[in-house]
Parts: sequence; C-alpha cells; structure tokens
Amino acid sequence: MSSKSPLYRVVAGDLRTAIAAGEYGSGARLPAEDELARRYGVSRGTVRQALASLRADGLVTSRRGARRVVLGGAARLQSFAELRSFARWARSLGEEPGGRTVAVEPAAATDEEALHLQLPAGARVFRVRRVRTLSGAPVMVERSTYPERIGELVAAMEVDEVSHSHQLELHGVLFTDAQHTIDVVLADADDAELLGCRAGHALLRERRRSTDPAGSPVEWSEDRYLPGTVAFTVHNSAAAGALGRQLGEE
Amino acid sequence: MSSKSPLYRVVAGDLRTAIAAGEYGSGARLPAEDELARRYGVSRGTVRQALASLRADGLVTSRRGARRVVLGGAARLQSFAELRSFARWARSLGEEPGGRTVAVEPAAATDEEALHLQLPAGARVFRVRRVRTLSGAPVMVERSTYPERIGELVAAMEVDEVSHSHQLELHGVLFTDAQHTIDVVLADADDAELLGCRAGHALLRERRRSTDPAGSPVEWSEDRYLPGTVAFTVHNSAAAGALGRQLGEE
DNA sequence: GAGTGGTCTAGACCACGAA
DNA sequence: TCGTGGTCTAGACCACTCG
Repeated sequence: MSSKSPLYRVVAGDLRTAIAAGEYGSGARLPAEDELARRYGVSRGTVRQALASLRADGLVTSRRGARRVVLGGAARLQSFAELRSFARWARSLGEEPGGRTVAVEPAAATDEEALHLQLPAGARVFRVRRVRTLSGAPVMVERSTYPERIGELVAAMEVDEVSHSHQLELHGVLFTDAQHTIDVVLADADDAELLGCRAGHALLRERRRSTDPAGSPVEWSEDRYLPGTVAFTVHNSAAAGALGRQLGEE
Repeated sequence: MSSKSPLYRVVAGDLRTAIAAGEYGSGARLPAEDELARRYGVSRGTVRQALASLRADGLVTSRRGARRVVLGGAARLQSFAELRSFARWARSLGEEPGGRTVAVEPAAATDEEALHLQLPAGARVFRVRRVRTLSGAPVMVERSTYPERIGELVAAMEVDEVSHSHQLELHGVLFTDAQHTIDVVLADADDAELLGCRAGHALLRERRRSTDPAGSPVEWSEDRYLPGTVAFTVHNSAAAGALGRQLGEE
C-alpha cells in the first residue's frame, strides 16, 4: 500500500462511499466520533477532520449533543463543493466536452479587467473568446482575460484544445481559488451567432475570478450558458457556507 | 466581559477586522501561526481553527511551506457566506424588505414535493405563494411547500408578514442547512402578473431545500427573481486540504 | 445522567516553499 | 537550510441532546 493520502481523507472517503452505497441512508445516524476513532485506529481529532469535510459538503448535520445525521442528498448538477473546470465537470457527467477558440487578442486592460486581475490600468492582457460544447452542441460562450504571461500560453494552444486549464496545469499554472457571481443576461449579436440562438435570448451568466495557490489572480472570465444546459448547485448552512446574495448592480 | 464566543471565533473576528481595516492589504502576508498563537495567548490548534474560517470564506490562501496571503477582491467586509433569509439579507444591505402572501392552500404532495420533503407520496402539505419586495418594488415570487405541521404555522401568519422564517424561529422551527439550485426560467402568466413584467421574460430561479438542525426537511421552495435585482455569489477552492482542520462547523 | 459533539491544549513529526 | 503550514496524537473539560 503506497497510500500517500492523509488519514483523514481516507476516513472521509470511506464514509462518503458508505453513504453513497446506502449503508447510511438519508436520515440515518452516523457512528459516534469515538466509535469511528476506534474503528479506524486513529485519534478523535483525525475523525473530526474527516467529518468536517462531509459537513462542508452538506452530507451530514452536526450539532452538539446529538449524533450526526445523514442529509438527504440531491442530484448535483454544477456543484460548487469543488472547483472544477468545464471539461472535468462535463466528463464527470458522462458528457463529451469540446471547445473552439474563436479569438485570441492581446490588449490593454480596461479598468474593470485591471481591477479584477490586480494589474495596473492599461497593463497588457490577453482576451480569449471560446465556444464550449457538450457532445458537439454549443452550450456556452466563454470570454476570459488573462495576465500577459498566462495569456501567451493560452495563445499558443490549439484552437480546438478541450481543456485550457489542464494545459495550463502542465505549465505549472494552477487554479486553486475562485469567486463566482451568477445572474441572468440577454444574448447580444455575438452570443446569438456563437450559440445559435436569437439575440435577446436569456442566458445564464457566471463571472469568475480565479487565483493561483499564492493568491495571484490568473483569470477573469465571463461565461454565458444557454438555459437548460446547466444549473448551479450549492450548499450552505447557518453556521457558514458558500453562497451569498448581492444586489445586482455592477 | 461576558464573552460567550469561543476563542477561535474571537481570533477570527479580530483578523477579519484587521483585514477589512486594511492592516493586511491585498497580497499582504499574515503572521505565522506560532506568532498568532503567542500574540493571542492560545494554542496553535485554536489559531488554525480561526484561520480555517477565513480560508473557507476565501479571504486568505493557505499552502504548506508558505505564509498565508490575503486574497484581493475589494473590501468585502460583510461575509455573505451564511444562510440568511430574504428579509435578513435585504436589511443587511440597507434595503427595506416586504412580503405579501398571495395564496395559502393545503394540498396533497406531488411526487416531486414528497421526494424533496421526504414524505410519503400524497402526504398533506401546504403550498404558499408570496411576492417579495425591496423598498416596495416587487423583485421575486416565492412558491414554497411545507410539511403539514409547519404549513399550519405559516397559514396562521399575517398576509404582510415580512419574515416567515423569523416567525417560524419563534415557534422553534430552525432552518440550518439548505441546498440551492440556480438556473434561468421564463416567466409564466402568473409570474408576469405578480412581478409586473411580461410573460416570457427571463427570470433567475433558485430552488431550495431547507432542513432543520436534525436534518429533517422543513421547506421546498422555488424563488423567481427579476433580473438585475440580485446576483448570487459563491467562493470555492480546489486546494488540497483547504477546508477543515479539527473544526466542526464553519 | 449518560452519551455526544464543541472547544482547547501541548506536544510531535513531516512536506513543502523560499531564500 | 530553515521557517511554515499540514497532519496527528492523547489527553481534558464543557454544553448540549435525549431517553
């Protein structure tokens, strides 16, 4: 066994599997922390670390004094529990992701781009426009802005490269954190042509700012999805969570 | 001092304040864990628990070997990362929330309702339709389904009650966990009349399943927002072991 | 009152990043 | 190499839930 996984991940994975397999159905009580610690031969702290990850994903409840209870899971579509690229997300659903780069152009950053990428106003950036497909059908238009260094890597990729983020990973560029904003926008002429819908059609918009492990912004992107192709799901709790609502102004 | 807050919350709050105040600007390095432990006179574990909550909110990075770095992204003092009712959310933004109940009716649960509320098919439920307003202007139609026990409480409320969830809290009904799904839908005739838009207009839809501390479903709701009035924001992370340490919530 | 999770301590060793 | 965060242990006490 060359298991390089930390213990708490092994425990968490085991519990996830057990829940998914129906060993602990919706509403069932999980074993007590002490019992799990004995069962896995680890300390209670390690068990708690594992359980915290299940809690963060909304799989179980957690209250002082009472056993943890398995929450009735839901069909997840685009879950924000993990940060995944379009390509990886599509494959996890058994769909075949595709991508076609429509335009790559160097440019001087607008004020908004400079703000989100933490660059000086007018800094050199790359704007990339792509159409993303599922099983050949266009479902999303992606307009991304990259800092110069990263944009040059993107510019060098094939126009039908399926996963830019995977290619960037190979060059040591990692996307580890992202802040998303989701709302509705109407298709402009460009969207209409690329997605094959009519202008004025409603689209689901996701704006995203991604950073690398060091906290430096690596991407500012606006994705526009055809309705019905995706939905975003998120879990939160009164203690903490991931979702927020904001007034819809720019 | 009647400080009832756990130590790690005090530390976390202090760090949040310092970041919001610009003491640690975007890109600044936070003090090391040992240093913080000394400074606050607590153990390293407690400091780590505090930092985990900042991490979960996307305020700082976290990587082995390197100091934590404050993530940019404007002055986001208000963490919208909690589960909040429409009324509470609106007030936190200085808006005046309102609500008008349009219909309350007992019914037999559809299959979908029964599934989400974990009730037997055909069980008695209550359907409630409301229009939510901000400063008097309608922004959202809310269609909720409640289990019988809770529905009866809702049915007894005033038609212009601003916060159902607050009233339910007074009756001991707590909403602690929720799973949300967000997508786009077109307004039907009913939506159009209630929101004052035309049928076919695009609306931002949020479907939500809420549970109480014990994990029992207490509400299944579909909210439809006029575009431009709200946007949903989410932070997530792919960092290995980003979340969690020996924390139980948060 | 017994069981359980929440908080906290004081160590230890390791893996990784940066100088 | 050295500082840092990631993982893990073995205790302790408290607050809460539940029968």
